[in-house]
Amino acid sequence: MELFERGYDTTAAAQIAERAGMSKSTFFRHFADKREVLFVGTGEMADRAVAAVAEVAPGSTVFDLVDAVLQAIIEVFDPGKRTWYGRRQAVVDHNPELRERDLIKRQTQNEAITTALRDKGLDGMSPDVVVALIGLAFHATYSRWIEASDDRDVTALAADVLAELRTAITALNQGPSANGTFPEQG
Amino acid sequence: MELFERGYDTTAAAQIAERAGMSKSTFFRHFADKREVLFVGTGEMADRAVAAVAEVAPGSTVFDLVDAVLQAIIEVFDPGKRTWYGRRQAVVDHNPELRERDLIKRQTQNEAITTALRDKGLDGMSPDVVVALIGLAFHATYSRWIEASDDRDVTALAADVLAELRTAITALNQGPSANGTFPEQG
DNA sequence: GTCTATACAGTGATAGAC
DNA sequence: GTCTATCACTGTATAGAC
Repeated sequence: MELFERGYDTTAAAQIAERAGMSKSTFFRHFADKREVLFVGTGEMADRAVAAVAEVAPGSTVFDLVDAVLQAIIEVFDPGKRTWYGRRQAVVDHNPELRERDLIKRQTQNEAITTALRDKGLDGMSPDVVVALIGLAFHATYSRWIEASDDRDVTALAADVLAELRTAITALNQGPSANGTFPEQG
Repeated sequence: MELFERGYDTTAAAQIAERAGMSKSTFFRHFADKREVLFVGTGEMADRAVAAVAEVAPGSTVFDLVDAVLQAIIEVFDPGKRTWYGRRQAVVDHNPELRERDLIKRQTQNEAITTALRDKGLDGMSPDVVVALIGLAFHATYSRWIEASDDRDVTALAADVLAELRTAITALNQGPSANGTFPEQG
């Protein structure tokens, strides 16, 4: 992370390898490409999200499911690493290549969740819509946690995300005279 | 596209340049990187989607908006290019680098739509949720068009997507005894 | 202003020695 | 499992031809 503060693309893979006490070759044996060094361990929260979907109780609503996913991921939110994740995210956000990698990781996660959903046999819902909502809530919770202060209650943070999602979905079904519409003022 | 049938990554940028009657240098003057040669012109449908959002009438619902977006993009569906788009998509889908680029294009489009939505000042809805739904409908319509047969009515195809979205959203708000839940059978 | 040739740094693959 | 060495390729930079 110190090396990347001078810029991701101006830091050669060989430099990273040297800093870690290994050769360039060994570096590429451990990481499929240079970008992966910033995404190792990313899968843990995604795995927990998939597990939460797989274990949802029969009769649960989608909101129950989103809640379960959020509970599962905040369990592994390590306050001691929060600042480090923030630095990592700043590096990723400022580099197009890394943003691409970030997106494909999320997409892969979404596909895993889709599979888990189909295995559960959800009834009367488009899997794509459900997965999109889960992904939104997942991402919102994670990014808010990163940006929050250390003393912010993580449980309340997840509850906020869930409540906002519920409000937004409810608004979608209301007519033009209520919320969920576009006002006169452009 | 003929060159890519032997594989995208086994096709050197120099080969593409030669086939197009130009030097490698000139190729990279026209395309920021090798991948971009498969994404030129991608922005047109995205631009139309953004324009449709910007022009939505006051009092419209989100479903009206999605409908407007779908109408805007199917206007540029050229039946003569449908097969070519299918070949292109097959190449993209089979290559991780290209899938990454595809995702970041969609993300960029979503950000443009988010900006357009905020300018309209939508009331009582989370922009993220609305944008996700628009993106889903957009993508579903495009990919179904590619996979459909030539004589398939494009308008009906867009109507299908809209109807399914409406059904899915409605199901989200119904309780555990109705649709929108997970059945006993796992 | 558009094109090209050339040189170059860096990535990532591969083969082989310890 | 780690290392060195070598290699094709990408993408940049430069300098120049038309």
